[in-house]
Amino acid sequence: MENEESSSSSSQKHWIIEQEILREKLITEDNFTWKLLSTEDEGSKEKEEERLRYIGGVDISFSSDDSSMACGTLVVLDFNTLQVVYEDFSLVTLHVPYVPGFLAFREAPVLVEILDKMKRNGNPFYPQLLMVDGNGILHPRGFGLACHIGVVANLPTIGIGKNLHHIDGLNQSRVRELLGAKENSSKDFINLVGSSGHTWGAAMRSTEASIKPIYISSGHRISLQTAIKVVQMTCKYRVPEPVRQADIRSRDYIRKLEMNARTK
DNA sequence: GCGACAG
DNA sequence: ATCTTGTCGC
Repeated sequence: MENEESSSSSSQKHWIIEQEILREKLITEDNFTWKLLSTEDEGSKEKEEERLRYIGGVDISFSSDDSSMACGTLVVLDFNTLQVVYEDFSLVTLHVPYVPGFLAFREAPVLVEILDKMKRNGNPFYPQLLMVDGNGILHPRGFGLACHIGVVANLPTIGIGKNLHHIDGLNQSRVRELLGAKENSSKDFINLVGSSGHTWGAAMRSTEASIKPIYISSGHRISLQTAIKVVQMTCKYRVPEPVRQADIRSRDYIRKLEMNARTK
């Protein structure tokens, strides 16, 4: 006989195996052809095509009427101006529940499909780097949503968490303690070193006004050091623009949908 | 045993 | 994730 508990634990075992298989392809060092254009390099003769120009952001929002109805969203921003140059939405019904540590099995399929569609169409704005609303290697098994999407789509990704996933002895009170001791300058960060001594990512106070930090970690094909630089360069508010715009527009899409549903 | 636990 | 308005302050 199979009760709820045994079936759920067996699917979790299956998920763990899939994460381990995909993790063999994970790259946590810089692995891309473009370069970041820092402020001092503005006058450089770096060739346009060698620079990071298009940076994507993905997020999912849910309907309050029907909690299984979700809107997957992809936005692409011009890295220099931080203006949105592309957006796409996909309305889907999700049957996979949210289980801490297995977010990718709920959210990755929709997001990867939107990316695939853009690539198939040969869209010139296809992102060179993607920011994901969720963690990268800051994860119980070192393979969060950002890693999952990065490996499956073979794209450099950065994980952005708005809350800390408690792993390896890491907790928010310790983070606050470290950030507090580290001066109150905005966009300053601390490395998240767990009890094991491993560095999982970084916590950053992205805005002077925000006491609540964001959590940055490598997704795929990018180092933590570079990921932090990119996040610092794209933070107008607490959450970096690519993820923030995906979040705002995704919510907007759902809101308008529910607005129409009321009319009918 | 109890609590914690990305979105 | 989502339910939810105004409000105090830089």
